Amino acid sequence: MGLRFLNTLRRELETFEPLSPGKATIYGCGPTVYGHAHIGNFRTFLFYDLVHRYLAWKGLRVRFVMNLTDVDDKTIKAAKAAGLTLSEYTRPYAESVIAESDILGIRRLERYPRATMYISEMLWLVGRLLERGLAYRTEDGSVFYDISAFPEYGKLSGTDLEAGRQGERVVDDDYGKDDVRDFALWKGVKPGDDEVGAAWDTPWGKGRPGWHLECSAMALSELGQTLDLHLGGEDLIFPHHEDEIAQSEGATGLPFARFWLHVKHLRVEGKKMSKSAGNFITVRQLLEEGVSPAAIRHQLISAQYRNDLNFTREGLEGSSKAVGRLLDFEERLAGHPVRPDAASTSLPALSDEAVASFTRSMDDDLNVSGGLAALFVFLNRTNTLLDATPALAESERNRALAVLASLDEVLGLLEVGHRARNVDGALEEWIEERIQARTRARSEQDWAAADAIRQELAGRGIVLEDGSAGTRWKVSPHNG
RNA sequence: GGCGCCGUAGCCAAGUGGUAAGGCAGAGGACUGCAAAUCCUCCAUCCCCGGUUCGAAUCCGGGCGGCGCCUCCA
Repeated sequence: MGLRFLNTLRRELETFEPLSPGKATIYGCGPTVYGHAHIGNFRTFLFYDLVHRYLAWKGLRVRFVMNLTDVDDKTIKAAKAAGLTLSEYTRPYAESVIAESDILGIRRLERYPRATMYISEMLWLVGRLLERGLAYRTEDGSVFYDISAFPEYGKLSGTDLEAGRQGERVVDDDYGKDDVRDFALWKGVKPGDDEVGAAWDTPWGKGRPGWHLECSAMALSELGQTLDLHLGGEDLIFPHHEDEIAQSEGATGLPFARFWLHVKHLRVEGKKMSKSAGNFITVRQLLEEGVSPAAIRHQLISAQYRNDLNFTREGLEGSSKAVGRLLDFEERLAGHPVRPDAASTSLPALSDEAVASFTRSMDDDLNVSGGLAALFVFLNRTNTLLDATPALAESERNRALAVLASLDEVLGLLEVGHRARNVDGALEEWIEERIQARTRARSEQDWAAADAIRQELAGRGIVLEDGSAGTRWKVSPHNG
């Protein structure tokens, strides 16, 4: 299908073909729901969305699952502090991730499994790994993975275990691990865990799952033993994904994921985002400030996922303008006059070229910058053509509109932008009435009255555009 | 210390051997009652030095600068 991804597993571009023709399975590591998701999280989720949409656009039936981690050190600690149970504490955040995803136009997924719902699958995995001699129990009721028993450990991250362990005599008093690099599959119960509902009975004592185990259990049970794609942030390559591989392949004996894609961390105003740097931004905050969802979406998808992306306020303004232009373009094209006897134009060629150029870029490891460029080249050339063409053949116009809609099935910018431009019926009636009044005033050359109405509408966030075909209106971008 | 990334116009960002996409901002012009939208023109030789090559932003070497991961942070 011509689509290539940089597979972290081999660090080179590989042509993507799903294991089962026509169908793709994807697992994306989701957030830990202990607070509101930040824009960095959403760069990642929007990247997931792009993978999801693009594969669907290419004609694949995609089964995409993203987990929500609701039991780990952070959620337990926060729940304890709040005096709530784990589920009481995490539910609002789990809901807000999905609500904000909706607002940003991220397609709903097949499932959003939550770790606490997969305890039995995890126990099965742990049992299996113990059986196969890949794990061992410790005195405190924990179970650790013995990475020395999994020779392929390190293949994803390129970690050379032997080199790192030269002369190392490890004694870890806290956990009693045989080797510092061994990781917890299951953790023995700690004081307070039970009160927040973070302890489960198991054959090896009461306890709760290790973080890495959660993803393996959810991915295997939701998507089968070998996934087509496994996605995550760059920070997860080691140890999280390395550990997932060890667990999953150790248990099944089969390749866990065929392609691993990792998205680079977002920067904010040129710096790493962190609470201490004071540049920690949540999507929730931006939305409360009135920033348009389409602008957020545009900026967060504007760079290819493996490259730096610098999130800036200035850039957000630019994104807002860019999306507004796209919306204006669509309206203009849709409203352009058609005539049965219109001469043919180069519009079909421009339409074809847009799709071809877009596909070429996106096939190249999801080069969204190139994809957006293809779209804007199409916009510019088509506008030029419309300026010079009083009326189009309907088929040509519709085809161009279909191309625009098609590209947006992947980008989702018009989709999200439309929402901000919709107004309710009552307001729309009022707007139409005012426009008619203004048109009368204009026909009488009563410019003062006409301008007064323009101002009146502007006060409600409505912008008017006088054209040869009459007056059109739209919701001001600054109100969107 | 280990692994890796990046350095392209005021800002964001494509391009990885044949003489610089796109977005935003800026300047000038067209159109326009005003405005909006739109169009046209202009605005970079790609951090520095050396090398390979007929030819390099693009490959190699060396600098300088910025950044990420390696701490259950996407």
